[in-house]
Amino acid sequence: MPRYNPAVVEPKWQAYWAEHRTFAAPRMPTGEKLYVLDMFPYPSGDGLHVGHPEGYTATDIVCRFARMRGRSVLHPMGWDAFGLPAEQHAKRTGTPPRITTEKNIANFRRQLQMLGFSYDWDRELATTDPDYFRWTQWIFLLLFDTWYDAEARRGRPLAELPIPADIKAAGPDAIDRYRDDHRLAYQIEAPVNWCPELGTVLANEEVIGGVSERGGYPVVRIPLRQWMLRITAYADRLEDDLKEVDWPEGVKALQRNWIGRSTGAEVDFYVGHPVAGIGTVAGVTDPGPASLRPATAGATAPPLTSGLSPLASPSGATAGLPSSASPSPGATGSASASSGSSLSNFADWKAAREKSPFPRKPADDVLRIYTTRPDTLFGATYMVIAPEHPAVARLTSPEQKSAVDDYCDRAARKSDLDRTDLAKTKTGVFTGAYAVNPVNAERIPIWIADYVLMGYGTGAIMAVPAHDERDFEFAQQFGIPIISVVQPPVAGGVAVAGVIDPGPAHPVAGVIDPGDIQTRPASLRPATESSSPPLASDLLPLASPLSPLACFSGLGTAVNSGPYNGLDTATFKERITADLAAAGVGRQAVNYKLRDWLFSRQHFWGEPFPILHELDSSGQPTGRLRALEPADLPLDLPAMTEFKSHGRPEPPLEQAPADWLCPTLGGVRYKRETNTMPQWAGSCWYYLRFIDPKNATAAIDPQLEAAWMPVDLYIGGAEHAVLHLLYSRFWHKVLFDRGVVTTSEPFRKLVNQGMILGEMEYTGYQRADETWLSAAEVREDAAGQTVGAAQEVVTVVKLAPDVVQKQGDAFVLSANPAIKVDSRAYKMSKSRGNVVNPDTVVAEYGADSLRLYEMFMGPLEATKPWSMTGVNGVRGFLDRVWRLFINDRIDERNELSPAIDDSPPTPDQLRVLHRTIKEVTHDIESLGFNTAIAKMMEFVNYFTKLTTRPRACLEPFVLLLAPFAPHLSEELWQALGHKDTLAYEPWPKWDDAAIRETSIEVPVQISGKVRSKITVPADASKEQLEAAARADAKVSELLAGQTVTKVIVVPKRLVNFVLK
RNA sequence: GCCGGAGUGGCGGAAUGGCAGACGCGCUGGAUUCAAAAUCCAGUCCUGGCAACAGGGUGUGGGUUCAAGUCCCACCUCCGGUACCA
Repeated sequence: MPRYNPAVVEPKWQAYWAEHRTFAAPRMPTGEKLYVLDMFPYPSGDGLHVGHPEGYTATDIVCRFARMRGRSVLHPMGWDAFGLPAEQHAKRTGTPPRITTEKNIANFRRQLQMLGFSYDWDRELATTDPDYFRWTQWIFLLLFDTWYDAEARRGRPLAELPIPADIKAAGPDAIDRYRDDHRLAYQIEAPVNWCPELGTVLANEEVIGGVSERGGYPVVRIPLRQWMLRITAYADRLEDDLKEVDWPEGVKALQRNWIGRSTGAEVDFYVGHPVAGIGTVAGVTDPGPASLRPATAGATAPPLTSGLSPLASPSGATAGLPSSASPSPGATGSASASSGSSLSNFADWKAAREKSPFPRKPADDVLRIYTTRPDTLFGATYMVIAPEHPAVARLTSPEQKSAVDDYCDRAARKSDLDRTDLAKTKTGVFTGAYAVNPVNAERIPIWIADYVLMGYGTGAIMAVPAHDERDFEFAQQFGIPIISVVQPPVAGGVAVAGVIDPGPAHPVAGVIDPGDIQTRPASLRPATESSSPPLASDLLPLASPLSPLACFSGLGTAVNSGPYNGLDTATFKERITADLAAAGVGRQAVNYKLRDWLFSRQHFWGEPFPILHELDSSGQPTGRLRALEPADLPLDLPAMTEFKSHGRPEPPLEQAPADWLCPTLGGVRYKRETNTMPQWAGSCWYYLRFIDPKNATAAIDPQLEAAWMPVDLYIGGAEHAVLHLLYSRFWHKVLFDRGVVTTSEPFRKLVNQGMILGEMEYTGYQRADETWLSAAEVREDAAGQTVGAAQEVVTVVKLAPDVVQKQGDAFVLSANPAIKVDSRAYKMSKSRGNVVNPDTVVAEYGADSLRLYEMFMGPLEATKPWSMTGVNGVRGFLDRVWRLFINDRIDERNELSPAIDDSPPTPDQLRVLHRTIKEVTHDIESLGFNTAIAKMMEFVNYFTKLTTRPRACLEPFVLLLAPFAPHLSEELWQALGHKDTLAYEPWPKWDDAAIRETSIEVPVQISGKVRSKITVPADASKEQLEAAARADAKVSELLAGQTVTKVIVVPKRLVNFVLK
């Protein structure tokens, strides 16, 4: 008998589709278009993972469904084929990366075709095709030729960049430099994450916790010439336009967070004028050693800064800021007799600033900081600059030079690993310099610490330990005073215990809302690397750094803030920002966590940059760049035979043959750029090329672009929530600004498929003597060993499901219920040995079963464990479908089951059919594939029981099933006597009239509990329903003698009698 | 710490505020078979009861409502991401 045999049916239809180019999309859409895209895979040597077909099946169902509904569907597939693994394979075996890549692509293509996805294979592309990366390089040139006009909020051609007069006057070289400074693609010499093991530099996001994301190798920071893309210019648009797209809120939140926009103020702190030659600051560095104690390392006495005075008399100034004419009387830095000059300088400076606007770039006499809490300016007790800050040398006093040099050296050498994992305690060093707080003329010490990052804001901060956790920790560590300037809100109308009187006294934040506060015994004050600010032992600290303190970083009411006292945080911020601006010492500022995109890699297997470096007669680079002409693209990789890493950060292409590496153009010798582009480059725009993959004269035809864009549905893994999606949005916006594309966003709707875990596992734990211990006692020790309560090493034992049972909310050994075991599913991994290979599944169950199971497991976006018996279950369903149609008593050919006839369907049968059509249709539209399949199962269960099955019901069912199990459906469609593929058959329509039931069963509740059920006409009115309910024997019995206070009747739903 | 997501039978999971557990897996019983596989039929949340039926039940504790898995408040647990961004 012919049983359902996918091994025969599936290849047959795959061949048919390929031969007939069934799924080739039209060049231009006819009618309504639908562009459905999968995140294309990196074709690894391991082949497809069962995680891949999850999203691919979902999009395939949507596409097949849409075709049957008459839409023009674009559904392409390609390969993100540049990448490190092929290059590492080349290093090991000498096989050129292109060979490895092609082999892997062939395998991936075979696997995808084996699953019957309806891709338009005519549009297949790989990022490694010269015909493709020609245009990747072209887009790079476009970025290179674009500057961002912040006022117009868009990228414009470099030719339109206005050149300031002074630059113009300085000559052509200055103009070139000015232009280079404004390109979206630019070069910098920057510390990068060099990974010796991988032989490459990694982007920040490729370094996780100080080791490489791939492989987990250590990473160190070294300076290197790099290409950067100015994505930060687009930060606000990338954030704003998230409003336009239909994406999961979680992904949008991740992107917003990554962009990390914050609003605050930049404020200049006066530091005085540099003294020629020495690099210290005359104005504010404590001058004479006479007033200093030697800054001995490990000093245990609380190091005090000078001049922190109570703010009892916050100057008579009526404006918020002390006027330059009358500096705050308490602010004269009384600790050091010689500091008067700094204040008079400060006064001059302030006076000058009041007359001129806030300078665009800070001069050397100030330290510019960025803060989101300008309302805490009065609480600033020190400053911190990053070790890489350009002002470090300038601010360091001779006494501190060796300590500072030492600290900065170490910071520079520190890998990210050192900065994260090991940096449990704050470190820092005093520069010897002081800055003057513009709001109260206080002199505060300037420190260097690596908790301030050069890459954010201005690389310098004012530290407000009372209201910032990090500053608080640092201040605790180094004994720096802590001044409270924000009173936490009172809880429930009553001041919380511990708040100090905000009167003239001070300061120390006492307390308060446990949520926002962190207390810390002052006793933990390790003597850390530092040299302390000079001591002024005759001064009493206002806030003893030794007393237990608290840090409050929330919003509240201003105290100790002169004229601003009593303001709430928000109002204060607004007002002081305006006041600072008026005084010429500050301005409102916006900052982003987002950094410019490090765009070069030291790989061979990536897109070469279409850039030439001009060489002088001695072969040295002149610093002038020359971009290749678009007509000269693609620039292909050179033929190379040697891929071995030379272990230096320079790229492998440095070893390229000379004729590639050093071309001569127009008599000038050049050296090619030897960095290559990162893997993200190719995936940044592939969705555009799919629309016009063979175009030899443009990246994409504008007409086609306008017709097909945007991508209507984009499905892929959540791991791309930030990088890939942010990078492609960035490129897309540049292409939009430059008129290449017509939409501001590339992907209208985005869905992340969930992760597929391995099979559920039960795990028990045994001691060396084979006695069991409970899972609750087991943990991992510092070395990653699994140990028991007594530190003994235990063995992990995989248990069969039949030796465990559920007890309460945990699983225990059936043989010994006192022993709890772990039960969970783990991420698939080679090391755990729980990887499921699609080839195996297809061989055993067929592609349709695999597809169906992937969809039936649960909601698309959920994380779910694999289950082979589950696959077997859906295979059982497909077997039943087969037998519903095919007479399995005949061997030779597919003959319809004798139960199928042309009899007119009964109303019941029609109801089942139409309900199924309606529900399956709705479920596909909402991507609820698991429930769609359940509805089809119900259909099959119903019709299997019938001995006569009207063809009029079964034929539409085949069409419903087709998007899910296309091979089987085509086979059945053919057996039903159709000649052509069903791929373009009209999707069945349902008739609500056929679904409508004449009578329905409605529950009757008494005080909310179901007590009976009544059968009533489907369209029964409220009154009829209530009457029918009262008439019910059981209900009337229960209602007898009771007082009904309320009757709720919901037509078609229920009747509820509420008793007293 | 922070940001997401999720907690419902033995398992995967269903439920526009309106009969909790659709559908599937597994399990139990039956039919078929010499036997098995396959297939078909029936049952399967828990407790009590022969049964009809009664009571309980969606992570925990409160609340709103005639009615809560679903809405609100507080918390617990797990999974994923992220981390000195001033």
